[in-house]
Amino acid sequence: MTKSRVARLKSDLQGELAERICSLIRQRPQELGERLREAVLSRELGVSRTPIRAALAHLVAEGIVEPDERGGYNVVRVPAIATSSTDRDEPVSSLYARMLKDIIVNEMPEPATESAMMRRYVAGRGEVIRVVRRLVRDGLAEPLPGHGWTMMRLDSEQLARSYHLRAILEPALLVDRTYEPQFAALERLRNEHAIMLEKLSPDSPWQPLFEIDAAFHELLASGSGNEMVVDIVRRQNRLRRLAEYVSYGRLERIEESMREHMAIIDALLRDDRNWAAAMLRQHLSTSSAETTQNYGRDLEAVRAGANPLNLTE
Amino acid sequence: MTKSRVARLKSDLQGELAERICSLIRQRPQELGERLREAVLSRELGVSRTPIRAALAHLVAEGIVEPDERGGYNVVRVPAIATSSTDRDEPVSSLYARMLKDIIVNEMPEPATESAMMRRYVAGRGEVIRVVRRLVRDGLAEPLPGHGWTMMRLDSEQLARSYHLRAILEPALLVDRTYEPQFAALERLRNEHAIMLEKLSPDSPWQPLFEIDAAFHELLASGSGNEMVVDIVRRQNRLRRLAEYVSYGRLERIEESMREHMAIIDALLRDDRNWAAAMLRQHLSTSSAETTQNYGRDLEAVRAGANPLNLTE
DNA sequence: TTTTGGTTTTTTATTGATTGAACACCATTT
DNA sequence: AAATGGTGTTCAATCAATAAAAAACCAAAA
Repeated sequence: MTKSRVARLKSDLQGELAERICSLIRQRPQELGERLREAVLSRELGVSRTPIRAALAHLVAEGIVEPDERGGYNVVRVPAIATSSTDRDEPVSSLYARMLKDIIVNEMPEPATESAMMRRYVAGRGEVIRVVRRLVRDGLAEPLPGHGWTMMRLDSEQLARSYHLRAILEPALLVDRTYEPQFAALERLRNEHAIMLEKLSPDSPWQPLFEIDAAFHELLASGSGNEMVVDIVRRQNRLRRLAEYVSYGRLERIEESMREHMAIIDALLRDDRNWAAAMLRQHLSTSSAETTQNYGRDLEAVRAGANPLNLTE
Repeated sequence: MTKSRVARLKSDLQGELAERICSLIRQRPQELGERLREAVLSRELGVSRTPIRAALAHLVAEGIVEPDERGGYNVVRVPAIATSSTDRDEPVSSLYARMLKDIIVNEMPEPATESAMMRRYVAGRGEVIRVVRRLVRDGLAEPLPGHGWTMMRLDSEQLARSYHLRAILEPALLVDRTYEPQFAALERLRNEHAIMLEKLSPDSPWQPLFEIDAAFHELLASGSGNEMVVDIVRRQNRLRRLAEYVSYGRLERIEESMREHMAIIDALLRDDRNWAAAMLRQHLSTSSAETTQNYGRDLEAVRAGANPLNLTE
């Protein structure tokens, strides 16, 4: 990570925006000629121009865009997907990563008081609070009555529960009367699957694979037209991602899983929702078994100190 | 609410504990003879003895318990259910109530910045932050990127979505392979329904009715053995409660609804889960129609300034 | 006219000191 | 022995002052 030396970002927001701009560029690389304009970005991303400007300055320093003399910014090169995560929920902070590790390997003191964490991680109170708040948002921590916090167990049983919930909810969505598949988006996603499958190799990074999996399930959920439902699926996806820090999937299973996604999409595209639901149920069940098992095994190994976590920090 | 004059509580925690102790007393009034002991309560409620002591002192001042000379506290009278809510999520703070009102009637400035709220409600920054944090926890507010917060819309459409989610999820739980009805608890709850029905009258307070409804759905969910699922149902219940501030149900529908609950419990008790699920689906659908319609109508009226909210403050 | 650059204003984050509450231990009582 | 009562310690919420960042505004240039 040399990036942080290239340009000093003043806040999380600016970093986030830089990532999201990269992600926008990546999403429509064909429009390389089109200039990026501050005002448009600011409107699109829902913030004022000031932080956008900082983010763009950062991207200029990184050599991804450069200012056009007629105004606006030209894209110089498409940023690599591996360098920067699309998702702002990535553990950007090293403290978050360290605490996450301790939660995963179950070495967090219980109850976890602020000051205990300040001592353990040699961090300021502010930083600790900020990270803990994010853990709460991610459903990984809860305030205890009185003092301190309690952290969620992150064992294979919890993971199984998450899959169980999804196995109940998601197929039920598809067969609901009011479900409306997002045909256009489904077709696009199917293509991405095909492309991804094509270039799948033993050393593919897992982030893009995870992203496409998450996108698939979120897209299915969004067909319910119910924002609350989408929220739940998104939450479960976040949890699922944490498992990746401990345990990658087997290549064959990943491949199989993506084919299952495609089959489900195909069924939806021809409006065979019952069949899609059945396959989805099967898909989740298989994934659950595989993931849970891998996770349990690798978690044991990690806890025994055998191998490090896949935390990119 | 003369209560707050009886004894000064020093913190939210103490008030919470007082409520929970009342709730414990209510749950086993038969053991009136049994003394309450600080150490036991402290263990049971997961806090140290200090706040328990304050809570008990408060209850003494209220005349609900009194210290026994042999040590411990005797229950003098069983606290009324209407006076104190079992649930610590009650809008204890008047600011919470006022903000809730503005959210409901859609008069919250958008985006809601801290300082704007400080001005609007003539409150200190600390208080505003505290309340907003709770709104976030309740799923009613979200931080915006940059400055400010956005509040959830609380119209009948949102309510319908919530019911929709429940109508999909809850019946699906019951027919899941791994579902295990909580027979003992179901039976108890069935009794409470019977009692409640007995003394149901046009001027029954809505809180106990709401509590029993929430307890029913939570109990059903808990049969899944999945804490995440229970969490979701609890969340939806919280949302549902807010609707009560705008709109009470019709007495006939409440009665009907409770009979439906009992029928569903009966089906579960004889392990006829498919039938229970079918009835549950029907129950939720009927309730959704009724509640949504009432809510929409009354919300209009409230927004037009016609009648006040049912906020007990 | 549209777009960026600079500047001011508003809003929020941070910090350090202080207070108040919860915890844990020990004393005291029955 | 099993309670509660009291005391010192630890912990975190609060407040006010300051710093920093985002928003809003205005000006200048293409």
